[in-house]
Amino acid sequence: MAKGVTARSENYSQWYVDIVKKAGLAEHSAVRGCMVIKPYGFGIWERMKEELDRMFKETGHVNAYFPLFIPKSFFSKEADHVDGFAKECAVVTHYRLKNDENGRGIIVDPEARLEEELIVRPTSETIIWNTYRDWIKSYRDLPLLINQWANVVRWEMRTRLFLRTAEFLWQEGHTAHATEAEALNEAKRMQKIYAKFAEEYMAMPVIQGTKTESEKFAGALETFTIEGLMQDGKALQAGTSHFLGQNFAKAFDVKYLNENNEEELVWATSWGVSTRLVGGLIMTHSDDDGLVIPPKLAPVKVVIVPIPRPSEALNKAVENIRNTLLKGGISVEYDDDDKKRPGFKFAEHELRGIPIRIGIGPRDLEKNQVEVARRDTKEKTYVPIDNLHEFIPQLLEDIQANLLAKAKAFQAENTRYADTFEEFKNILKTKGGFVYAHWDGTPETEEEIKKRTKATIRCIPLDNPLEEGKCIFSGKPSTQRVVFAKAY
RNA sequence: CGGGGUGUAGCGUAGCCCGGUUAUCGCGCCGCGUUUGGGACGCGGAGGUCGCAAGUUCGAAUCUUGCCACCCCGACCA
Repeated sequence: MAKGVTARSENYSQWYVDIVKKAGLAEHSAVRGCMVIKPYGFGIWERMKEELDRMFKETGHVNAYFPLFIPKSFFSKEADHVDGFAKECAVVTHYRLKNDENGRGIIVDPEARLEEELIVRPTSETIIWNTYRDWIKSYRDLPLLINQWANVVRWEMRTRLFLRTAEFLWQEGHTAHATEAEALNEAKRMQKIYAKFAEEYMAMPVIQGTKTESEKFAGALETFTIEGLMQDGKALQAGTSHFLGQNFAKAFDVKYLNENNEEELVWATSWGVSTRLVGGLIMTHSDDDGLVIPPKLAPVKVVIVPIPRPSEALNKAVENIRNTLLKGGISVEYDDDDKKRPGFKFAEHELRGIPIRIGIGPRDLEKNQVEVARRDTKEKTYVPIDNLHEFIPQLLEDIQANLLAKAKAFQAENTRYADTFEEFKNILKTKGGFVYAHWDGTPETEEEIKKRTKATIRCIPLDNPLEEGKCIFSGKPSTQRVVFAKAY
């Protein structure tokens, strides 16, 4: 176990905090609930952004930017939306400071009160739809496929690094469509993209599904979600895509003229993933030795450690290896710090989760080989230097595949079926994980189950097989199983 | 936002109940030397508004009050 990292078996929450801090991903800031994302943590987020941004653009979306501040009156225009966010909004009331006449330093100038308060965006539907009203006049203006990368603020009571902070970074897509079917397809399409990203890049298998009435986004008709399963058996909502119907078009009077010169309301979607994904990444793969990052998202894929320390001969050999790998598009770091011993460096780079470590010393040089160690399994092999250009890319792929396979196996092992409430409670109490169970479809039952077990319905899975059954709680007839879990 | 806990150097801590010289120790950091294939060692050195603010006192890290932050458990939520 790495120094200073609590074992997962001992205290999972503390382990998580230890990993985030010791691996240099982020730290708490002087501001309540807000974190500082450090360069290495931001590097992971940047990798996620690069891939997601590419996927968005490949599907026809463009980036834009809307204001941080939203007039209070915009918020009240969509009833469900305001209800959903009212309790966690930061509000700007003044625009000026001044020196206190009693010499107590800087104070808010009471005379500089804003006529209308501004809300720091918790999400941007309102400001965006207020803008779309001016942009959309004709069916020729549709569809409008816009994404923005931004920060948002939700005044959370209880925060956790990456998983829930008062301010976080995300992307929010906001699209406008002529027809209901097209908007619905868009929302589903983005859910698929999120799922693909989670599996292919994060190596995090997810369940795709729809949210129940009580869990869906404030202002949406339908919320599509991807749900991952963390190592402690709790679910993580990793991304959501909303079919907003015409709610925001109605609230902001966004209409277009169709081909028959008839006025119609626009159909909308919105979808987002956030820096929470970094938390999900950590909790899916990492171990008691530190972070484990899937190669496709690792800011540094290979680290080279000179053994026992840098020398002219080693530096020269490393330079060649490095160039070879860089040519193949593989990011490489050479740890030529001569103050630290190799053992220390090994532990350090394992803590940082760098997928591959190459060790090279005089004995290797004689044989024209290096020692290659993979982070996921800790296996070490000796590889001829001349083979590295093929071996390393292949190994990176193997690691990526292995991490996904392991995570899939974990999810499968921790996915269970319950047919009685006793069984259900027992699984949640002793094992956690996803539990498929029959539910009568009412919010009341959902709420009661939540109260008694702390488990929520994560989603109604996509393409869910229909199956006659009885609700585990009420005993009423049910046509399908839904996925329950305790969640982050 | 409720209940419990914690806050002393970059990190981890002793001291706090029972107030009293110059605040303890380890890691890390700086210098020199010896080392170096899985978290090296010796010697020397630097580093502190004891979370912040008031109060009690001749005297506060220690007692009182308020505030802030973090952790755990609830309620709320991505």
